[in-house]
Amino acid sequence: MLDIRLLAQDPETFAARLARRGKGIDLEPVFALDRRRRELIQRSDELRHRKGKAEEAMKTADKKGPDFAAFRDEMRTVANEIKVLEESLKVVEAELDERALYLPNLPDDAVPEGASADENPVVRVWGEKPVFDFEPLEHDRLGEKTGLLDFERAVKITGARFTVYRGGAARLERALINFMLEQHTTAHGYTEILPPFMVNATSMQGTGQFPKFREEAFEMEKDGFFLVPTAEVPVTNLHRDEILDGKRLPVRYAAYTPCFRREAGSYGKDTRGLIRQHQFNKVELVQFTTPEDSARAHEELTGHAEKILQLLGLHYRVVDLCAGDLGNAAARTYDLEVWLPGQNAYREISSCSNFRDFQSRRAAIRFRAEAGKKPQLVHTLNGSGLAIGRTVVAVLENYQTADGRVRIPEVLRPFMRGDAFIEPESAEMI
RNA sequence: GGAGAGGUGGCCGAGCGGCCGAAGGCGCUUGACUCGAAAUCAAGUGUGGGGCAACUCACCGUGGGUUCGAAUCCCACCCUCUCCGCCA
Repeated sequence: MLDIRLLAQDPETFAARLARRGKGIDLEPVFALDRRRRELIQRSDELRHRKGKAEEAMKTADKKGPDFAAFRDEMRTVANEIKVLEESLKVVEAELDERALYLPNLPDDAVPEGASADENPVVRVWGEKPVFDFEPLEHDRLGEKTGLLDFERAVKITGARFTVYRGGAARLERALINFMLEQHTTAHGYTEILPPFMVNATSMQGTGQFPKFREEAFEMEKDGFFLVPTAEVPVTNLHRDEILDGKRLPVRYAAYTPCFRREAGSYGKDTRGLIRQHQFNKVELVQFTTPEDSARAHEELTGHAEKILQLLGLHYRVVDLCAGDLGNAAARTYDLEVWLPGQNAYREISSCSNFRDFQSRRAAIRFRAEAGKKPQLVHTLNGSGLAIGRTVVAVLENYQTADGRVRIPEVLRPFMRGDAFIEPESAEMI
């Protein structure tokens, strides 16, 4: 959410900065509602003040006298007036909230111009494309052939966009989760969190999923809970409605959760394989920082995600999302795109964003720089470190061998019984 | 699921329908004392909104209601705890 008061002070600048996202956003209704809101507050406060004074006098007045009755009747009227004003205020505030919650974040000044993903500049490239002396398979083809991934039976037991992992693939998924968490919690200094996998609507609003992207969430209608679309939601909301001690910042959390997304509107996109699933695993990094520190923390956090790819020996590039491609809540985002030789393409495997105070204003996450000072909003950041399913895709495609096996990257071997290869499943079980 | 108890400021904890934004304690900040520290003493110490400001308004789990007036009374909901039942 944006600061309506700041917005009202300098509408032109805000409108211009929002316009960089490429969609016309009319701020005038928001300003009008805000003006109306102030007006109602002033009028009802004035009445309340008058009423308070009167009541003070009534406390000591003779309760049986005629003056008291007259006073009482007058105050009854005033109380009703206040009630009417309050009801109008409630309506105005609800509409203002509604509109304000839909406004996207301001892109950071550093965000490059551009209308779509095609215009995202590549800021750096790590490693090189592996060379094969055979035609590398796409991971889904490889997974089916070796019996490591079973898409058909997943459709039977659940439906489209779910996958059953078997044997070495299941072990690889589990190993990646452990490897990433270990790396982040030791070398990178994050505290491990294992949050609930379901959250309430307030949490979803705090991080910006609601109200705009409600369609994307799996809902437990009976209980009012939602399956987490990312660990960002429970972990960022950990400190909702809290005032953190400034000395504690930056706070860094790493969390594994499965992620559940309806993928509404993406029919026909990435229908094969593990790339786009209704349920996938992810290790997420979340940071809470001071406003001064968030740009630095963003670079750092991105580096932590990159480190995982480097340790796995996977070639990737980093792109700086242009204004037109930036997510709704983000002020700045770097995407990590891993090379997939089977698909002959770079695919997003991590998205690292600085939300500045967009989420913290919604979720009321503040800090106090020093005792006695006013609380101020923290900056929140997060990034995948990494998406596990897509990392499995990358390992399968990059480390496949001519004889249908998959070489295991050195760093994963301690998590995989010390094996050097993932072997195909026995043919009779497939 | 059944029975009961309870939700008050950073924490603990009081609170006859008006004198309660809220006693007291702890914690914290500042000052005094001290070579310094501890102890002691004194003062201060919630959040948000409106207003250039003086100032003013709201907030005692949430939402309604009664009343001139609600932290205090009534209703609904949420949450926590205890016991019983069920259960990985």
